[in-house]
Amino acid sequence: MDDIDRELVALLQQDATQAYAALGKAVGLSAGAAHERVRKLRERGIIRRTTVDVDPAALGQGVLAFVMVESSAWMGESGAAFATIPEIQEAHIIAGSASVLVKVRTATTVQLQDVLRRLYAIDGVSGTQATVSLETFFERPVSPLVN
Amino acid sequence: MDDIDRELVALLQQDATQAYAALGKAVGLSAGAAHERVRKLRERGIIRRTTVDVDPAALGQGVLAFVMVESSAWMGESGAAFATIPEIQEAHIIAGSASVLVKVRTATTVQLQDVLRRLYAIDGVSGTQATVSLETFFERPVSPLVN
DNA sequence: GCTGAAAGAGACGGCTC
DNA sequence: GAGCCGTCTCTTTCAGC
Repeated sequence: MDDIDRELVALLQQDATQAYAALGKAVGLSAGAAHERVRKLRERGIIRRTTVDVDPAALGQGVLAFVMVESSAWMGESGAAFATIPEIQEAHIIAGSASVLVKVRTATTVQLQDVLRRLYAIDGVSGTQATVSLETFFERPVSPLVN
Repeated sequence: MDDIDRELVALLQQDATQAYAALGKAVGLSAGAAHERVRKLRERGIIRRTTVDVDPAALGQGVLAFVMVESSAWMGESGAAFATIPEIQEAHIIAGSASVLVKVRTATTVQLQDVLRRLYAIDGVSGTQATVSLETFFERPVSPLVN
């Protein structure tokens, strides 16, 4: 994992459809060498997968909310329970008063309410506190070049 | 945007490297027809870009935190200011006591502290409240199939 | 939306440093 | 171990239908 690898990752984050020849040129390598490095990055799990970035609004999911989930018990093994709710995009155990923070996308606030209802159905959940996003400034990939 | 389009988006989210022939087969279309639909999805901006999903820990960014940023003024035009901090992965205007919620990734908590310092340097920022994630259950793409 | 042919990209081997 | 350069295969792309 050297600087060239980091550059390759950054380039692929911007556009994963570009040819290895172009990638190689950008980092000063041949197409084959660039290909080899990217293959190893995938193999090592640094690049988890190649995916597409989708506009949530276009899928009719214009409402974004962050929900603090309070619990009366240790939630460390409850990941699967949260995963069964498809509207939940992320779930994290957090340090602080609430115990789990989830990121939720729905079409309407009525559907958001329904997600909250399903959250309460999870064992140990004792409360929720939803914060609705009014506008998203940006959402971007992790920057590999901060170091 | 019909059911086939939604299926195509879901398939591409799982693996954007697969061939159009395979995509077409999965949804009952020829390779050419599948390609045409995906092209239009990109053209319409429903698919924003093709990117790679990177393991943040592998990039040495093992610390994840959500920071509520309180402000003494309207922050509606401050998106660019937040964008200049590369450790900030997302920034949203929220309804609630704080006015902006940001998602931050750093290598260490010391660097997280430095991000907070840079947040305070933004015009109008009057306070921050950071919540550190202890464990991430999951982070996944928006589900196109919830409707 | 399908089919067929041309152009291009990716995968794999051997080879060198 | 990393990079380079062949070749072969598969995919993409664009035409006409």
